[in-house]
Amino acid sequence: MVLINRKDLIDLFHENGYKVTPQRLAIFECIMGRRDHPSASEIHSELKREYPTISQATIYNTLHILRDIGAIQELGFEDGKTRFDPDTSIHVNLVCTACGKITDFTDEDLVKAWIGMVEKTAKKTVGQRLDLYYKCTHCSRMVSE
Amino acid sequence: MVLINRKDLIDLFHENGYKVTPQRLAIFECIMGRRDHPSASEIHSELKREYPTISQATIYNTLHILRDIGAIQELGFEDGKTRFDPDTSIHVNLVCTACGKITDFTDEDLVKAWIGMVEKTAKKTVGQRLDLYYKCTHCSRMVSE
DNA sequence: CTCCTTATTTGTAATTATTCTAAAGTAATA
DNA sequence: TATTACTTTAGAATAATTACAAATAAGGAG
Ligand SMILES: [Mn+2]
Ligand SMILES: [Mn+2]
Ligand SMILES: [Zn+2]
Ligand SMILES: [Zn+2]
Repeated sequence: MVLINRKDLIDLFHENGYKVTPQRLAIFECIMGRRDHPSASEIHSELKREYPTISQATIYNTLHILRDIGAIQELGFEDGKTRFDPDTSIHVNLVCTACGKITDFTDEDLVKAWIGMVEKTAKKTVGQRLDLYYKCTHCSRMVSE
Repeated sequence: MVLINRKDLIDLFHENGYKVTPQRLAIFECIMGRRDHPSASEIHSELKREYPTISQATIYNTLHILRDIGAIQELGFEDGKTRFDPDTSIHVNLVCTACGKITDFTDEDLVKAWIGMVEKTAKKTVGQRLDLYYKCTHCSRMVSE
């Protein structure tokens, strides 16, 4: 699921008993606006331009709320950072193992197979994560030079 | 790919120019022996029984070597810990979001669809991660009680 | 088998992403 | 507009991981 407009997000905050603040809207729109699954510190850096006093605590609080209400997905990585994805539907994250760049990819046949697999496990799923690790063209060039 | 016997691992160390030490073998066999994708600190706790002076630095050094030579896969999680999987093949990790328990699941149709999807991306993959998040029966009981 | 060289292990300190705390600020309601 | 509870903020605390240098031991040569 991907929230498209601000009103849906505001409704989602209200439905869950959260107040709407400029920081909360800006944090979500930052994640939505970039297509690269940013980390908390990347979000903080970007938003300090518009909100010079915004604190890390607000970034983390908001990210956890957004995750809890289902607006984003949190992805832990081996470097100890977690990154945030505004698309919570079944899709593949193409992750460059050299530079960390992430792009999304969707494949209908894979989605069908995934849903079939979930049925076989007979488990009530609450989410999923499908990563494909590779070296992006930029990083592939690096090594050969 | 799953390494089954100690000899294969020793060969893999030698092929990659690493010395074979009791600690290195024990760490790998600890991960292989349990089926739950342990964290570094869980491995450390377990091995301190057999090697009372084994240090965290050795655990981390060895885990990174095992990952680099392809004997295990490292899985970062949102709680900041990373966990280690001795199965590097295409398979699904069933992850309980309440207690963190992980079990493996394999589905041939899904594997085929995954391979088909990789071909469509036209990328040379270096690995993958497929997680299904759910609540295990034990943790489901907790909330209803 | 013994010696030597060098990689490995160890204990500890340093780093860093994340979480906690409490004071100050503000959204929502009437 | 006044009230109140929720939110934001700055900074301190926490915890997983990494860095470091001294002690140890694997593996090869003799
Ligand atoms: Mn994504
Ligand atoms: Mn697994
Ligand atoms: Zn790259
Ligand atoms: Zn559980």
